[in-house]
Amino acid sequence: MSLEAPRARYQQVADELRAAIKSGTYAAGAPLPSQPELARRYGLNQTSINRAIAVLRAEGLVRVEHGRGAFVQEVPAVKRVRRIGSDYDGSTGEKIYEDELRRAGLSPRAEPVTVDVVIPPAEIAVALRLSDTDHALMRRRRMYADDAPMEIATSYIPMSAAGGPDIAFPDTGPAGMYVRLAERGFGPVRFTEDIEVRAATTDEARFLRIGAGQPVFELSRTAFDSRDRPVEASANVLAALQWRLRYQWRRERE
Amino acid sequence: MSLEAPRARYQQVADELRAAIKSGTYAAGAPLPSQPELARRYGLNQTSINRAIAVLRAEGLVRVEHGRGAFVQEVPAVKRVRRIGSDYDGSTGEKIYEDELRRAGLSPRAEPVTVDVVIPPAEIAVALRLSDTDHALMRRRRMYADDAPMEIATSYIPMSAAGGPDIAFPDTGPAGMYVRLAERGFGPVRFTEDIEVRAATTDEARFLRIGAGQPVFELSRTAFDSRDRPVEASANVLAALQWRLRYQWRRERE
DNA sequence: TAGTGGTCTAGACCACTGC
DNA sequence: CAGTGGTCTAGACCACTAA
Repeated sequence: MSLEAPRARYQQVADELRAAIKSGTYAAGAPLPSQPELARRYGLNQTSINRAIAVLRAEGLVRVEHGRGAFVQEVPAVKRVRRIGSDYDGSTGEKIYEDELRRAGLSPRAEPVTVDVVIPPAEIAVALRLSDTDHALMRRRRMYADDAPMEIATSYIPMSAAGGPDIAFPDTGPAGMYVRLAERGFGPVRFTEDIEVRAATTDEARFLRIGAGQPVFELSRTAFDSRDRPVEASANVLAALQWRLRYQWRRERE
Repeated sequence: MSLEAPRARYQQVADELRAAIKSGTYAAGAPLPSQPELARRYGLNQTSINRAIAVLRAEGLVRVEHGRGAFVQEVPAVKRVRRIGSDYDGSTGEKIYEDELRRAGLSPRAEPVTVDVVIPPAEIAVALRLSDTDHALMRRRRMYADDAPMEIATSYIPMSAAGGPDIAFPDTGPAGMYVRLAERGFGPVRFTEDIEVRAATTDEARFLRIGAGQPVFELSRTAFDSRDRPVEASANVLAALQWRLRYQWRRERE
């Protein structure tokens, strides 16, 4: 192996490993050679090899398990899908999203929801137009696909719309919540969804099984009722390098 | 400065610098202390300091200019906005998007478009339902906000719908293209937009002025006409850590 | 225990910037 | 030129995993 160029050697090693992964030399889930082995092959120091691996980790191509080895990241082919403007029932895509997972041969699973009455974080309070002292009902759950951690879902409902914690039970997911809100005269009809990418917190990285600092999607949805009052704000977090979000819509006029 | 814990020292340095940036100790655009200076302060090697800075770069908090210094990344407060299901004219949000930029006090600017007839990349060919040998009209441009690079926009139109390169001139942007497609009987009425996050290529990183390997949004839009034929596929690339995407929609039935 | 990855050092040299 | 960040080494030690 010869590496001489105006390009950093650890970058060249990363390039070669990336190409090997994409060409299938190292299959999904398969281990890469150990760092000492790679150092020997390329005639480099282990420190440089470690750095090359760090590049691939940052790109989400490789997952490292301390003491075990580095493995080619298996990227789910699944797509998280929301259909907008279709003949959907209005619960913002949860059902269709789960169907999509099942079609891809995965079993969506949700932990039981945890419910609390809290003073929401600043961003949520702004979205819900609450003052510093207003409370909201917080519902949080973690979701899995085939036992692989997938998403952290958090939803806030102003107490003025929720009435009390009872509205969260029995737990039938967001769609059920929307029905109950509608019964109370706060049925959501308009939705805004913001998509941000940021580095994962250490907690998020641990749950999602990604490297610390890898990018995550933060999807912030706000639902408004027919009188344009915000009735729900939710924040969902998922590994940005492993998912694809899809939005669909039609022209209004033709 | 004392750093002793079960946490890597370079991580602790990154934590402290991150906190200092968020608290405003180092303002947006301001330089961080030099690496030798930080090494002295923390009693660490420059190599470790370099690594701490690398963490902040990966998070998009810091931008480094070789030979000049490390600077706190100024994150645009702008939001890229698409309004869906509103009374919009159907050209997928370009106009509203530009208005949003102007409202934020920025001047959107586009380089002249380049036009080519090419065999499109595989993903685009699939989206447009083209065979390996079919050609498409490719329009590419780079866009700026206040002279800051913003987005790489590429659009493909099957030759069967475009007729010839003339359809791209005069250049009036995507909205104009849609009008011309409609005149030819291929007016788009339905849209699908996929959002992916991946590491930037070196070319993209250079243009967008972000670090190599930092995450970028790749927005892939496909437009279909009233007979559900794909008539345009576009791929837009922008720095994922500096933008927020917004989608809006309404329930169809109430 | 041996093998894996993670961190750190002290020092070196290079490339780039700005004077 | 001095000052900045970027790369690399040789070696050390630590933490974790699996047998």
